[in-house]
Amino acid sequence: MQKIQHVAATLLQSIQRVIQQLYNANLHEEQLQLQKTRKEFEGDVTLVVFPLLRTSKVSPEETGKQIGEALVAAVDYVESFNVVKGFLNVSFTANYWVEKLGEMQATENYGFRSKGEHSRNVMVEYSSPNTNKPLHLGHIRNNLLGYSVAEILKANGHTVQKVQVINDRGIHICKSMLAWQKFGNGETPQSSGLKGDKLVGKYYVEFDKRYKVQIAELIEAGKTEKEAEAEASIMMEAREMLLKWEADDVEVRQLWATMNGWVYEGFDQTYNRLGVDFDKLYYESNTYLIGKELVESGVEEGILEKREDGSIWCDLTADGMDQKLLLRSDGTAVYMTQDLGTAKLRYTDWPSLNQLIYTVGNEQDYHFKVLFLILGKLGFEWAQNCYHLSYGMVDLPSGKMKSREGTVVDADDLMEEMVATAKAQSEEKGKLEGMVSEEAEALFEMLGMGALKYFMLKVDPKKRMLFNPAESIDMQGNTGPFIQYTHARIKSVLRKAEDAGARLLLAPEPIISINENERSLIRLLNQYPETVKLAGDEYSPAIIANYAYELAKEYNTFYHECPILVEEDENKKALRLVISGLTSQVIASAMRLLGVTVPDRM
RNA sequence: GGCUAUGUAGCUCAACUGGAUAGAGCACCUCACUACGGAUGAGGAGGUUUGGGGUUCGAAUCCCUACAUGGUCACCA
Repeated sequence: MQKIQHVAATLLQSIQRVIQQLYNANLHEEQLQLQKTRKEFEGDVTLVVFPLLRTSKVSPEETGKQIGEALVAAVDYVESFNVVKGFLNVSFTANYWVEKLGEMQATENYGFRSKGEHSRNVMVEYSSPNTNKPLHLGHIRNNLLGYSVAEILKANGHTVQKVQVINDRGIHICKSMLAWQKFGNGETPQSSGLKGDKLVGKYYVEFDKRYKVQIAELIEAGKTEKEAEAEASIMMEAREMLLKWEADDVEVRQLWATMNGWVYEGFDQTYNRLGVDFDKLYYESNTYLIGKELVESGVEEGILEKREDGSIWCDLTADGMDQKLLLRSDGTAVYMTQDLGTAKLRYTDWPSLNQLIYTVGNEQDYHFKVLFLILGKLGFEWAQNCYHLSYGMVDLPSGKMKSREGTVVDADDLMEEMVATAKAQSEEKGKLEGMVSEEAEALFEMLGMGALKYFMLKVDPKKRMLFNPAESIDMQGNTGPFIQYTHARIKSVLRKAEDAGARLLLAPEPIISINENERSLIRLLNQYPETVKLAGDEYSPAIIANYAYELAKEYNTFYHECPILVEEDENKKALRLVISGLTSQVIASAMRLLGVTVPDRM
């Protein structure tokens, strides 16, 4: 069960004292297991007494009773207790919780940690696409995850830079370039009306089509498959182009710059709509040379090994891994080379950097293990502060996304579809009267994107997930729009309260009793800071998402059970309004960490 | 095959790292608006936590083993 951190940290000390008095034993905090009380039992926190039996030398029931009685006597905010099996459930006074509520309300940026001893300088890399095709569903998970983790780290008091490294060079780009050159007839985004990344992607596909035809022909002519793949003329031309690129051939470089420019324009649109941003961009065309130098000097220092054919390798067999190629025999760089260079450049750019986080799919687990290992071997102490934020692939109901089977879900199309669905549903509910169309459009965007983002982020990053379009579009139950709806609903109540001139502050006199709904809601709100911390420690937006959902759900129960505006007792009314206000604030704050904005009405 | 991750209700996911009767949503079946927003709430049904061993007061969680499903082992990125 869940451990308690903030709730009654002082309670722990009280328990220690009580045990000292009762059993004459000194126990460490770690030996005391405090956890949340489960819903079906009465109480605010629970002490597991099993581990204490050795000390108490009496039955679990008796131990719980003795400690419980002592706590009620010794601690003024402990109101009562009950013991079920080996669990001591402790309840706090209403006044304790109301005071907590007041504190939360008065706290600026409630839930966030301010900068301090624990603060680090962190660079979070995410997205990092190739420039030969448009972004797809997989990139969406990557982008949302990286963005959200960066925001969560900021909320934990760290200084964060979001970056990406753009894979703008290599054979894949040359394929698009070559196909465009040969078959494009000068087509541009302007002339075709196609988004830049889509246009370039089209020629990448075109290359692949021609290539396949040539391979088939060569095999027909008696070549083996391997020979055919290597000897196809279009592929040889592409390789030639790559060599020219590395040799700074003016014409090739110009075409390269033009086509990449188209792609960046397209990407920017996608990023914009997705709501993600970057503080700094790295380009592999700028870092691969640093990587090469690094590798060369590694050879000189005897860390790396140069073979007869001129290729350079790192021997990792002592670490239980293979030999790893770092530079081809023709002297060109591979992926690893570039990554070495990029990492070094980042630490040069930001010398006080404490941590480098790579948001990359788990298909590259091995790659990063090797990368960090080699960086360490090359003498960079910061290698141990590199972290691969690995996440699972996104599957479709039909299985894996496969470009050759045309099952790739395009990022732009998907967003468009989500927003269109949000629009259709909103219109069906017919609650938008009086909303100007501009406002309505912004709302559909908010809801559609909210549904998508929440759907992708609520799942534990390291698990692979299934993306079912039909389900993601659903806006009931555990979904983004459900939480957005709850927020809008609260805002509606608050507006009415304000219009009526109601008091939005707690009464100065102590409140003697609160009901179960109020109590559990306050308790939940009180857990927001530790939730933010946990999500930061675990690099997991899912923890925030699940919390936001639980909070919204709990509020809806409260809303259903407890009248607010029509409550006659003014103090009770004020209490409920404060709870409502804080809930809407925390919902908005938590969702913001996921990159989701919430509406005031919907 | 080696390494690695995952396996929880029909489906999609939780379970805060060893604690109480394993929880939600979707789908299915009931019920609740002259009330502050029904994109809601209350309830029902649905589980041998992949199988088998072990560790201990206590296991979905840790260990061993078998099985299943991904990923990865390129002079690709």
